[in-house]
Amino acid sequence: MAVARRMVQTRGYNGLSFRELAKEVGIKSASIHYHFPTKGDLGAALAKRYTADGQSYLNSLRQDSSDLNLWIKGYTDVFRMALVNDNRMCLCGIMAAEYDDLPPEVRTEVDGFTDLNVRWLTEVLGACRPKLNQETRESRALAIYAAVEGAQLIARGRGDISVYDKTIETYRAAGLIP
Amino acid sequence: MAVARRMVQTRGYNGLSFRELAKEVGIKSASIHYHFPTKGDLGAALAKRYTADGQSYLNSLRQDSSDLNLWIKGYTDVFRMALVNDNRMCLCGIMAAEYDDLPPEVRTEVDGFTDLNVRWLTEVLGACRPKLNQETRESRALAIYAAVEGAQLIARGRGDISVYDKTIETYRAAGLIP
DNA sequence: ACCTGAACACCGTTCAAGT
DNA sequence: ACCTGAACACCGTTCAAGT
Repeated sequence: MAVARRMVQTRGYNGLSFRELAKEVGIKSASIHYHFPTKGDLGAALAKRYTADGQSYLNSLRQDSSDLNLWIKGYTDVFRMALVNDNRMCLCGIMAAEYDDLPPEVRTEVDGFTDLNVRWLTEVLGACRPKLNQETRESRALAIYAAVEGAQLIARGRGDISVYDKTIETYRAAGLIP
Repeated sequence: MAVARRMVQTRGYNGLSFRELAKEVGIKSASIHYHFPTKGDLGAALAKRYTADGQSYLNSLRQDSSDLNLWIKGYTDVFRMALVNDNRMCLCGIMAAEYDDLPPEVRTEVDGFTDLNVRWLTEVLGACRPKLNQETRESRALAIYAAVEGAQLIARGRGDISVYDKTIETYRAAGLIP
């Protein structure tokens, strides 16, 4: 699954090949179908684990510190890290682009990742911007998530990490990100 | 090319199939290779024309009106339209997600589209925000482009146009978009 | 319980052959 | 100038067969 996740993060869901994956892990492609009957099953499992990993990372961020700025920095940094490590993308960001090709079970898990991000950001905004009402916070959370995914997408195309850094900084200067 | 562009906008570059495209336009897949020797040639031609169309649209926006707000609305609306028409994405946005799979000639054209957007937005910001220096304008332009692409990406996954509208409105309220 | 080889209908690509 | 059929090595998937 680690190998498959890396493949999807670089080449997308459509770019993931059972045969190539099999070669990499040293078995035959037919054997993978024993563990994941269809490509959709594998994709859904990848997105589910990815969301769970993200969940525990974001939770630990809030436990390890009470500095709100550090939470936000930890958030934008995890997207930054994917770019630094082999110019990869967020698994669910790249899958969102392929949404029309995704089997329903994969779509569900990709949506779950968006929900996680919006939920976490909404809670953090509750601490940063206590004056905003719940609905405004949720809209803001979704906007931040969308903007960060967009920054990652464009910076990856540019192959230039400084594009990501500059864009995030511009979001902050404009007041979108706390 | 119109059919191919629509296919890429919904399913991505990897989702574009010569055989399927051939069936749709009523010839054999081998015949397409006569006009576009490789898939990369077709992809590059699509992105090039897409950028040219975008160029003339954005130029006409500025000619038809002197209202700066209308320029920005015209800008965000063209991305909105893709979602409304069959939940499609910006051709170069979806291709950016597949960047690692793209042949070099396609990458070049995708980069050209980004350049067009940044150039146009930078000029518009020059009119809207004359106090900003050139470098700040360019960073802001890139950030706006990234944020709008991200909004489109996420809204498409949600299959809900109101998510796009709300996100754009949040960008505006936060001060990212003029 | 886990793996495999062989088959199926797909894919981009090539090329000799047709008009 | 434009199209085609047949071939090649790829793809996800299935399934009977192996341990």
